[in-house]
Amino acid sequence: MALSARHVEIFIAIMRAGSLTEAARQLHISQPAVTKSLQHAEQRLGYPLFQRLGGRLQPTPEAKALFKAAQDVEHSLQRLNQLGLRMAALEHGMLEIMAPPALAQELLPIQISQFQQNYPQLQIQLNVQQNADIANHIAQGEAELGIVHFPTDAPELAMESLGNSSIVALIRQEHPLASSDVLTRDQLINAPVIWCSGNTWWAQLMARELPGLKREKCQNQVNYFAVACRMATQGLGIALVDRYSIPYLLPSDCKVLPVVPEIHVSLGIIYRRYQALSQPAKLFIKALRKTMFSD
Amino acid sequence: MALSARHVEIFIAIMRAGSLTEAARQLHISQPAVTKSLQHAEQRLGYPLFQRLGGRLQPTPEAKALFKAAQDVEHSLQRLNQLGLRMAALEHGMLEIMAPPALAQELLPIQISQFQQNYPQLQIQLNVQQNADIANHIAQGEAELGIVHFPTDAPELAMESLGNSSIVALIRQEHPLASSDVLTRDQLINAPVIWCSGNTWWAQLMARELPGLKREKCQNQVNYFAVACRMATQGLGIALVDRYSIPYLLPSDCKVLPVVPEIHVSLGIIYRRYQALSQPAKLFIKALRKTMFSD
DNA sequence: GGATCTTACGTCATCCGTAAGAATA
DNA sequence: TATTCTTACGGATGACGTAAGATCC
Repeated sequence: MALSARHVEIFIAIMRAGSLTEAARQLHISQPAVTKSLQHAEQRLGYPLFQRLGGRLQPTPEAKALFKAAQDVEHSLQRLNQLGLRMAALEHGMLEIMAPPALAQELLPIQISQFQQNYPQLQIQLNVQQNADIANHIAQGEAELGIVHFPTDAPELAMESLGNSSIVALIRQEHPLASSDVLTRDQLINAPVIWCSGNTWWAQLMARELPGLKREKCQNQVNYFAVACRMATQGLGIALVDRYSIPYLLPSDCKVLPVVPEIHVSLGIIYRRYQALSQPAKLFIKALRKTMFSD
Repeated sequence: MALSARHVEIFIAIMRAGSLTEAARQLHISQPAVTKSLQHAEQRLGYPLFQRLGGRLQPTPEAKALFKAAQDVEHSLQRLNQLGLRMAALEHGMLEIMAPPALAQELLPIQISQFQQNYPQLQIQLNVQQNADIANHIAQGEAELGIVHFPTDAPELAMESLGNSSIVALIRQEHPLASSDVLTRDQLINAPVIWCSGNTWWAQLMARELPGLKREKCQNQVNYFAVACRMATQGLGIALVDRYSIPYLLPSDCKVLPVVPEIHVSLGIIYRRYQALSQPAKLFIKALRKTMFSD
């Protein structure tokens, strides 16, 4: 018959306290309960752990030998439970996020800093990949969460909407089109739009929503939203980007104008469907949805 | 709230088996019991350990992280209980015996070999010290058991009798005194006895039991019984030694004669009174008493 | 229908506390 | 007498099993 963890716990307390009475005090149980547990343990082992001598206890050599092993048990259980608690409080764990450059540069640092204020010990890994590659990487387990535009629908992946974003225009104030408070789609078609990237969602979106806008007519072409915005602030044209990709700090001589009718962009979060989400991931999604749906 | 060892045990079984049903089978408990334990564990932790997905379980990242720590708990408990069992079977442990040369050379090898047949894995340390020093060494914890003649009565030490031995005479057959079957005390007083040692129990015993025998009259003097016996077999005199100190193998031209009236020698075992005996020590004492009282 | 997990309910073991007893200093 | 361990008894928690229900393939 084997000893239980409770036997071990009580045995250790007796060894440390040196008496049943004191051990009981430290364990917050009655002294007869300690007697019983010890007797039970000794009966299971088949030999005494303590010599009863004049109302006092003297550990046998066997008890001394078992004590070290018992402490190992105690420590391993403590480590397990400490880890369990730390993970509950998100003091231990890793939040792996993969996002395209634009979101990794503007949206996520803000979201992450907010999230990390609540869980200051949580490790966070933010991995930048091209939007089109993220689904594959997530499917291969390289990160737990992917934040994407136009989420793909691979069967391996689950997708949750983070609400609809929209395209806004970043433009210098001196530009003639900057005089109004909004920009119409028609105005944009012949405006000096900075063309973003080749075969990403942006080009598809433009083809659908602004079919009159042709790549050939755009003087400046880049493949990063951040660069497009930077070019716009230098007066090199109008950047048409997701509103979450607008730089946090803009020069005062720049404006951000909404487009009418609005051009919607789906923002979504993807993860492996058959892989349970970690606690940090769940909470981060929750936090993301809350802030993004509320504004 | 912390997880119990039982929670850990069941959690590990689920992780290994991959399903509650199979885990229950391996644990020899019902499947609902496994469900309950898992639910309880998850409730205590505050987060799920498995994702229920189409009737199957998928471990969460938290479960995977806890699994390693859980295995540590399992292993440490296994080690503890294995050690406990091994000590019960005397497969682990050390029997430390201290004895004077004569007993260490003749009596104890026989006793130990007999004892070790029952407990072939038990480690045994046989330490030789002069009889007069053994009590001190035992009191200082240098060995657990001391086998001595004329046991001392230090308050720190407990003493148990191993029965009475007696002095016998080792003598060559051609010696005139060897013609009878016994030797009387009177015969010995003027015989060529080999004087053993200076201030040990032997000299005290002789002074009491054979007061006529004087050291000055003895031609040959040694301080080891074994040497005395060897000298006797070479015809250098009569060795008067404890019967347990007679060599196991004797030349055929030698005889061992009892002394009449018998000269008793107390043989005893000593150990620290306030230090509980180890299981091997207890059993060795028991075995010693049994064989020594039975012959 | 066969597999799995979950819920419900009753039983039993065991762990614990209170109270009294025994031994020791 | 004060302290400690042991024994005895009774209660409550909890772990388990059986049976039935829900869900998925």
